Amino acid sequence: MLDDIDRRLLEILIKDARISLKELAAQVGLSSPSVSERVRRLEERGVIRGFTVEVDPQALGYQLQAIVRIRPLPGKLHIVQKLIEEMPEFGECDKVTGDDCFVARLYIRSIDRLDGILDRIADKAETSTAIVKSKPIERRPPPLSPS
Amino acid sequence: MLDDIDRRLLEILIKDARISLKELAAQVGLSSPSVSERVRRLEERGVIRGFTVEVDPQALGYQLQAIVRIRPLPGKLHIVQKLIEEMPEFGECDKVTGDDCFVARLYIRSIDRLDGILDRIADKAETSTAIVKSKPIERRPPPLSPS
DNA sequence: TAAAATGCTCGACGATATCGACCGGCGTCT
DNA sequence: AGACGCCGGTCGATATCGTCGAGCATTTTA
Repeated sequence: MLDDIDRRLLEILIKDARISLKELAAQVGLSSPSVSERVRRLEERGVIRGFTVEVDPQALGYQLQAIVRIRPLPGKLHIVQKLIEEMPEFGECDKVTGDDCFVARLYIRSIDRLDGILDRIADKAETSTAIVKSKPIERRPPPLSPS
Repeated sequence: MLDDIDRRLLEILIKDARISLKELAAQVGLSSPSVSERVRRLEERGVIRGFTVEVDPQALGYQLQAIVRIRPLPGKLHIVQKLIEEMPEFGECDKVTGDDCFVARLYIRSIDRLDGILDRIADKAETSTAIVKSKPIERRPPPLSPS
């Protein structure tokens, strides 16, 4: 599926997506047209979902992050989901199995804003909030090798 | 801190970081050297942490994701943290306040591999695992406006 | 075995990023 | 109030880069 060169290309691009094709080609020992074609096909196959910039929430003034588990009250599931989606402070939300229906990541500027944000769903769901103290693992992709 | 043009640059770059400076400049109504300089300064200030590719775990064969809450047994905290960090299937891990010490995202190829992976920490921590059924909110940055 | 498809290199051309020089507005200091 | 210096901008030239077409080797298929 993915050969050795594809994997190296991905690794390099994950670290720095702005690298030139020429440099990229040099690092894997191919010509730039070949590399260009390989990258194009990685996109086509959906392995590369897109090229993006990583924005640092802290630098934007969001000093805190919280992991919020959300359990909608009976009959409120859809309303709650819609509310969450429309609140831009949620940076990510997974719908999961188990008692907690949603697990979401919340960006907050300061601790005193937390209550105001959660109040908006407080009458439609039970929530458990855990403040993020540190990030032992920063976001990273799963292993590229077929294992 | 961030002016209107910076915000528009970020929005555009988040959607497609491979856009040419020329096109980027046209979209915000500046010359390309100005835009180049602005992007450089966004990096310098740490607002842009880097340029990267988004890799799709599904396309790599990881059909499932799980959110795992991990509570190390007394005295095992550091060992558990180290174990987690060294397991490449964990795509992200937050250390949080509350009973659950860690909340991590796990990429798995199929459901029958889940047990084998969690077994590696089973004797050092209690875990609660929730399988991700869908993603109401895909990863996104917090609002860029100062609010 | 022959034909076709795949994946590569090479060279040329058009597009692009970058660099230096220059300009204008704004805050500051005398 | 006026002059100075700085910040952020434009413009044009140059060097770099990506892309395209042609051609070649290897492997797969009929």
